Amino acid sequence: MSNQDTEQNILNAATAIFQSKGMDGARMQEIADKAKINKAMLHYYYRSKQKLFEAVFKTAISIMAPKLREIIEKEEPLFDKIRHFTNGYISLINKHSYIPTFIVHELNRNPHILQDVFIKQFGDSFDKMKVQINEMVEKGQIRSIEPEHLIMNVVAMSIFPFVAKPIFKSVLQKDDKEYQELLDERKTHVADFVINSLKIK
Amino acid sequence: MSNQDTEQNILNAATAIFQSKGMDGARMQEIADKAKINKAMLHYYYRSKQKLFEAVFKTAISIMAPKLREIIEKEEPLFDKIRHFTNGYISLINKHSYIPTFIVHELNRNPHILQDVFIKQFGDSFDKMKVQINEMVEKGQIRSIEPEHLIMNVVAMSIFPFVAKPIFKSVLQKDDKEYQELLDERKTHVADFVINSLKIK
DNA sequence: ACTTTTGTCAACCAAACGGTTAAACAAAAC
DNA sequence: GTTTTGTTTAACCGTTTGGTTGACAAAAGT
Repeated sequence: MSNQDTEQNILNAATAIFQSKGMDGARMQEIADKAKINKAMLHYYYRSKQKLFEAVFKTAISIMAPKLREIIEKEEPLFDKIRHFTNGYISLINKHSYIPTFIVHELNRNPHILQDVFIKQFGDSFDKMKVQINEMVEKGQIRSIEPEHLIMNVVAMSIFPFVAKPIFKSVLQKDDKEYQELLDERKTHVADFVINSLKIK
Repeated sequence: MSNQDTEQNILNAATAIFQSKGMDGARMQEIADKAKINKAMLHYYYRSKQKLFEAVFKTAISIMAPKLREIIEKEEPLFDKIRHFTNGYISLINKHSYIPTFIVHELNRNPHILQDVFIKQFGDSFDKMKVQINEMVEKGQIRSIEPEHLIMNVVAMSIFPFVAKPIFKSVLQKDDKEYQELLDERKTHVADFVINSLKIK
């Protein structure tokens, strides 16, 4: 196996372990076992547990952040934006279902890591979206709403059902298959729900 | 200090440490230091780290679960239910802001602990709420919606802004005071947003 | 009064942990 | 074909971890 393969192999194993157990719960030996290599190799390619963790965390952010930027930046009618976001984001998370909980936990454990891991100027593009929404409000095309709340609403309804899956499964008494169907329905349901709330009619 | 005081003192210290660092990140020595007692005392009152953790976790669930039952069980017009829930739940979480992230993380780490920690028959009362919603739909009082999605929407919009606070603070570029104001606004905003979406008008 | 139980502590322990070392091995480079 | 460079391993190391022990004192029970 080439060195690059090994490096990727380690990163894959580390991703699986870190994302399911968190930084504190993960063991270097377990990652090594999963990657089927010697524990010393982890330190040969990534100097420390912290460095290996950071590589995993940055990858996770780089998977999730772009689509969030998309909803904010893309020049497109607001309702289209919302439909594209809920559909795209829920599909994306379905492929990486451990990431949201992972990011949320590690970020609350240590909020500083966000500063180091870019996400810097969301602000500029967020201003553009504010303008778009406020214009629609002024023209009487949608109900009055603060852009901050609208973003929170859309993102919350898209992501939280993944983060709180064990709770919702228990409360709503669904098995895995049924819950997955619910998640799929949400790709369109959330957009419909939001747009119905915004429409004046 | 009496034995009961000591026991509560330990539980308070353990709650603070466990909820901010998680089971894996918490250290028994740190909990002992916070409670200003000897580490052996932790094992005298709670036999193991696991047992101490379970006491903290059960307390956390018992703080959060009743209000969730409330929205489902209480005999009350649907819109009133929703307003009471968002206002009450967001206020509650504000007093225990670490709990949602704590529960979410520990539940994903080990989904089995829910079985042990009651939340058994949510199902019966959930059926009643289904009937209530479906009746309103049939009478043409609200737009058609699956009860499961409605619950998810309300709960997600109420809780997720606490869980994802570091992300939203960064993306929306708010300081702590500004973000707290947003959270307060949501006590009424979320209910308005949901009700607007349900209304047919 | 004295015996037993309960609460508290410093010191200790074995296991597990992240990380290191030195040597073996393999692949290029000369 | 020898040297050099990069890769892999088993064994090891110091520290930290959850948990235990035994001594001891303050209550509680008799």
